[in-house]
Amino acid sequence: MLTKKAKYGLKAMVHLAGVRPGETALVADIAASNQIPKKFLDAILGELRNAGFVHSKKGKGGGYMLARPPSEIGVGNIVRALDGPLAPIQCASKTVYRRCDDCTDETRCAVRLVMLRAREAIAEVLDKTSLEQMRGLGESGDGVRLLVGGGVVRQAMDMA
Amino acid sequence: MLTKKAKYGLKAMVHLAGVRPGETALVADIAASNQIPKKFLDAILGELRNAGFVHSKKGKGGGYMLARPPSEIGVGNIVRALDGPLAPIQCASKTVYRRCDDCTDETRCAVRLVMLRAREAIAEVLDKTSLEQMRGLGESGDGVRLLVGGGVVRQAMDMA
DNA sequence: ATCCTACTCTATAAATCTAGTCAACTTTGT
DNA sequence: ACAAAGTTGACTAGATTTATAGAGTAGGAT
Repeated sequence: MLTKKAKYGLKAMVHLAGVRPGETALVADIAASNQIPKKFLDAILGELRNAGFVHSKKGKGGGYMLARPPSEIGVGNIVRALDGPLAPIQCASKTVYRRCDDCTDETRCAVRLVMLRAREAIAEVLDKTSLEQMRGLGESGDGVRLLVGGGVVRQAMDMA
Repeated sequence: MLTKKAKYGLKAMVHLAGVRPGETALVADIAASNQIPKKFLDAILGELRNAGFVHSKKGKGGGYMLARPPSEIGVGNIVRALDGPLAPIQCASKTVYRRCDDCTDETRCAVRLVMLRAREAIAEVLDKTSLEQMRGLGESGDGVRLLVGGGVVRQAMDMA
């Protein structure tokens, strides 16, 4: 499960991808239009700044802006910066692999092997989607058809 | 990120899938051979029992056993029972959908739309793998080649 | 100088993870 | 029938992470 931190962070990044290049957005505005607790968003944007995803400017006319064009920012990397590895389990991570203390024989741990598959599937989606593409998803109207894996899935009606 | 509860639960289920049908396994044994804190495992197996995945028997010769053959138990459902929905975010869940309080227009929320894809990808892996298949993964020796999505991925070496 | 804005520090409430203690039940030996 | 031992089950408690709020500091624009 994604934490709220990552969720809010992604929303903020989408918001920033929507401002004209060279202009900034205020934390207060981002927070208000996305229903995010402002102080929490402060901290989140701070982390994203430290991770090099955004730049900040203080004082009047200040605010946040993306550090690179949204087409060059991968959704997966934003999530990694805020929530850590994509893998459901540390020992299945490729970027931040860490042996898990239980598990004597890693190469035969069934849980890890399944979670490696899951990690691969998640990364396939998140790492191949840029911030720009993600923002694009939200711009088409209702009844969107969303391509998922091999098949086509209809949105917004069949989810209860 | 999967919680330890789900991770331990899966390990326990794999263990149970390994005992001869009709026989039981002791919590203490499962805990010892999988390096799981016994008391925690007690609680986890309790939940799995309430969810109908396992049966328990008290007293001498007691213990736990699977409620159904491992080929009929989906890995995804075990995870759901312990950690809740597979979707990284509640509003992207199909089984336990719940509107998220932030987000005025769900059908256009870019974060949700991306996470729907991720959910689909995760479910594709976890719901199409039975407990029996998962157990099978851990039984081949080293240097296993694991089919993932479209491509082939080599294990155990390239993960630092 | 003063306003505006990002930034820092501290604190609180909830959830997760783990351990300890004791109660309830089931089989077995006498 | 009764006691004893083996086992799950329930209840409490502490440590750690997550999510949020408040008050105040620092830096830049006019």
